[in-house]
Amino acid sequence: MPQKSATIRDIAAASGVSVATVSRVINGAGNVRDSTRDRVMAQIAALDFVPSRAAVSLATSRTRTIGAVVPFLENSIFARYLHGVERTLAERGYSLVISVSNSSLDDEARRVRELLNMGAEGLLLTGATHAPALSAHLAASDTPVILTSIYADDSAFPTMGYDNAEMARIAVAYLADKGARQIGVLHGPEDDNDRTRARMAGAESAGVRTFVRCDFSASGGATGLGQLQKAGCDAALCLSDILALGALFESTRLGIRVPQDMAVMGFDNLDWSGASQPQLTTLDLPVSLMAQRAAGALVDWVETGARPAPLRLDGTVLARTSA
Amino acid sequence: MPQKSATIRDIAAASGVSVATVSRVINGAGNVRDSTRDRVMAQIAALDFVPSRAAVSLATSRTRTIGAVVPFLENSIFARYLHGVERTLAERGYSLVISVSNSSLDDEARRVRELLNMGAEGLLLTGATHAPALSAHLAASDTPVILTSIYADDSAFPTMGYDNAEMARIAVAYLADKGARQIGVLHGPEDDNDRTRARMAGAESAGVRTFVRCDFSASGGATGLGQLQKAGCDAALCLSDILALGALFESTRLGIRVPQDMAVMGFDNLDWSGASQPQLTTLDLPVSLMAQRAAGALVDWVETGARPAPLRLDGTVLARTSA
DNA sequence: CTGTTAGCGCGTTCAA
DNA sequence: TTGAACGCGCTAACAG
Repeated sequence: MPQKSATIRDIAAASGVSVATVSRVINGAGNVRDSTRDRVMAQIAALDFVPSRAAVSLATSRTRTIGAVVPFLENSIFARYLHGVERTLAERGYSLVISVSNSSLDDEARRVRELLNMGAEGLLLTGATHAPALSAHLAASDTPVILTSIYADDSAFPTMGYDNAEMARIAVAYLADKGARQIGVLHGPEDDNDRTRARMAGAESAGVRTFVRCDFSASGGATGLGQLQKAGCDAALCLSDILALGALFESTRLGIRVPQDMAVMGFDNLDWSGASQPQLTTLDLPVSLMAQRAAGALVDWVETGARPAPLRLDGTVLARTSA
Repeated sequence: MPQKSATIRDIAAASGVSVATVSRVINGAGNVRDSTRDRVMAQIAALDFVPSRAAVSLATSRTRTIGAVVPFLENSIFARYLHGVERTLAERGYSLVISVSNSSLDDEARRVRELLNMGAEGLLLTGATHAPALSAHLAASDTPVILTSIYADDSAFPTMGYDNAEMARIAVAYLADKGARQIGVLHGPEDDNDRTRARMAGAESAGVRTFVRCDFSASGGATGLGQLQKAGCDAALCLSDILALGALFESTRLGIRVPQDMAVMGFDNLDWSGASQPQLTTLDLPVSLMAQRAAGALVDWVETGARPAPLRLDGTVLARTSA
């Protein structure tokens, strides 16, 4: 049982050089004779040496750790997002520590503090709105922070995401083009959620007057659909596919034909949406791409110190049969 | 801009004691005079001091980091699981680093190596079957490892989960009790998935003879339902709610009445399953509880060195209307 | 091209 | 009850 793992000193001794030289080959410094390098590398392989993260961190004051905070994880698009982030960071040699804020800005602030305390070198947050104290803290700490799922060029930190208001306008336009006469918007709690607020504002600017707020869940969507119907709507724009799922189920329960009696449209293009009955027309958002770009940009920022420009990504209507 | 954060030395100087004393109060050692302790604590608060993780790690050779690898994240019960793990670990002062194996044992082995290299003190893996090289590596490294989502008392590492075969038997019995004459099982790829294999074996031991393998997705479930119908089944036991979701949609598409023509039952009790039409009868698994227990036990193991006993959790049929 | 040495921030004897 | 000093494993000058 190889208990204590080898240290840089063991490698140095085993290959007859100094620790400095071993450090050089580990870090790919150019000034090492090939033969020496080979000898050292052989020992590194033989002793299965891996530099201690803690020691490297202490010496360089770098942790190669990125923190990400998402509002929730279950049944959401954030799982796909985090998967993309994790892979991108791994490729760059960074680890990801995930925290969930339960859609609360106060919780988010706490999570960020935890992440910072544990040495996160960069942060990936959701949305552009945060607890005031957090924003101040972050601004003072000069930690690289990228805000995702939203695009806003006037934000305190670079944003990488979509223009949610515009996305909603596109969706409304699509529905209107399909002949909808009264479009109702179904949305989850907007209190600590500026993505939802932006989408609502976009829909309103596109003429929508009926807004129904419900729980962010399928059953919330089901309840909401009933209200939309009572309100006389002939189209339901669900600000998340999760809500659309409930709406779809509720309409079959109520015998409402989709899309004839009521068009149903979602947001996100969750995995199952192409298999629903009817197939869900939804606004497809490039979440994985966003994840990769944001993670990559954050690492660049951490390593070069150069703050990236915000990135605007576009979503498109994925026309299927529900609307 | 408070760039460099305070070190233990700053606190020592500010409170007129030695770093050793500060260290004692930080770590709650008893042998410190109250007045001294108060003075030090005041400075810690005043300077907003937080011990450097890297330094603590180096000095104690502990990282307070746990690694978890799950087969996938999207649209799965693992998101709920990880949420539970993350919260439990946070309460205990540990961080969680998540990795996704894409349901591949080879990928899993790679992810585990990454986690170990970065200093994970304990691991939470899914299932009892792993790449042989990984099992050997783990056994030799004497790192605490807990296997979840499965219960097996003969495993190399403690398992904390359910007896998947038994769960499947219970589900089959429920379906049979409801009058099903030919039950078909719908399952995803079982190659690198011993939970699925166990559930299949359980169903078989309970008399099921029809097994249909499909993609692990809603559309896979939809396709599978069609096959089950052609095979003459009057009940579909879906080994995951994701599959059941597709099955439900497909049955309404095909005009198959659920549960009259075909009973549909799932596994996991995903968030939306109570809102589906018809409401999904499913085998409810105590995932959050499992997450908390496993995470807590792992931390105990890391801290005390005492390997925990395996834990068997039970699932129950959540009878709704689809079966 | 290579070796010496001084830290990085903290825990931990060992004395006092 | 408190302090001085060493070491954890590695990087980064600085010499040579």
